[in-house]
Amino acid sequence: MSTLPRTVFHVDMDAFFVSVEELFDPSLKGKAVVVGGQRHERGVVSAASYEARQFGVHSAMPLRTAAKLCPQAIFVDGHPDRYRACSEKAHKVLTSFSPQVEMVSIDEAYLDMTGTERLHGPPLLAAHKLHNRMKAETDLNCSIGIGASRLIAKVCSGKAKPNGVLYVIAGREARFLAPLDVREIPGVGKVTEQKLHSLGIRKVGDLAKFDDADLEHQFGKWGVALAGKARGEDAGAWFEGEIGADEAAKSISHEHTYDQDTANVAQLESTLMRLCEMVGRRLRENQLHARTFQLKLRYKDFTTITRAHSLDAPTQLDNEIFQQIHRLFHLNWRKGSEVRLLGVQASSFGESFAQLDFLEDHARGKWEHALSAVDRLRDKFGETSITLATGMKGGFRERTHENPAALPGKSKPSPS
DNA sequence: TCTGGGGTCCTAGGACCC
DNA sequence: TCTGGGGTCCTAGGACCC
Repeated sequence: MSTLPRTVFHVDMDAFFVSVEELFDPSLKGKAVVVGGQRHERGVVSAASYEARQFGVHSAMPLRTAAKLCPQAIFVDGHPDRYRACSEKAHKVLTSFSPQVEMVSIDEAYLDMTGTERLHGPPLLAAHKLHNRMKAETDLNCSIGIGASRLIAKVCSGKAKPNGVLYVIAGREARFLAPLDVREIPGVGKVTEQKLHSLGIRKVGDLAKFDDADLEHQFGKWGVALAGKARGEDAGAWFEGEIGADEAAKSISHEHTYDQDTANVAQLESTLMRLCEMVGRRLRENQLHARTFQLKLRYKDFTTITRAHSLDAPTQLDNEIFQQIHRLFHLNWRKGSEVRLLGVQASSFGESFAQLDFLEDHARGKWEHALSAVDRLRDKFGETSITLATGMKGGFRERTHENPAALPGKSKPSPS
């Protein structure tokens, strides 16, 4: 199947979190601003204004480092609700330009603009229209990259920043990419960069000249994708597929880093309970049931372990999640060791067996219903308005091998 | 520099099955 | 009989992204 060149836009909001904060507090405009927390806090920079970046501040940098580099910066806490609201506004603008829009994060999206020429004109004109409309509707700046692949569009939007448009015409991909550092290829991080450097590959042009089979030998599957990327192709799981085919989530997680490391069991357990409740609530909101639950444990020295357990039957109930997480924690925590971070993740989503498992799941369904009601009340009156007694939360018989009758869908095909 | 939080994908070994 | 050859699931860890 020969593929006509597509026209892909990558739209990236400029210094998104900072720009949104400026909408709420215009006095921040033109100043060095760091979003993500206060200067003395444990944490990293979520976004920095262009003024702050001039001092070497960038996202993912520890806040304390940012404060040293740029003492005059204004430090602002993040406001996820504000960013979500602005992101939705931006999304509306994008969908008015193309039916094929894929938000890849809160502040960037791919648009398939193939075949929209009659409506919007040639790519550069369409991009400028989009850019103006975005400014008018959201009061935010964006940059737009245009190419025949996601990869090219993405690299272009980066080069176009801030507040610009860049178009690489089909057929010019390799020439455009050749002089760039390999690190500029999306998916190439510190580790891959170092490994490429050790092979004498520094620029994308060097990569393009390298033998494909050698790359596969060095990097496995990833090497094959890299070879394609050097030519400007969308290769590898991250980039393949139609734009706008939004995939269902594969995991839901929450984690917490303490201001001060702690070995206090009561404190640790209460954090775990809270994290389990947050995960359970998200499962219920999305009408998902998960089979696998994972504990994440980071010690003072930053060594991190994960321990997972898969249930026979999926659940969305706080107490069943907590039961597993609590067990995993006490099986794996080096007693007395100070903990820096705890995390809880749910995955392996599937159907609950509610309809099949009549007796027990009649009760289960009631609990799920009740917890959803609690979720709604908490929305209305605040997180602390309702507390379930621990005894009530433990109101389930555990379904395990002791009770195989309660495990439907377990009949296995007989060995051949 | 003293390292957040929420995700996706990949690898690799062992269990288990046919 | 020095011992195969898949396939899938589970778990742990790690690279990478915004």
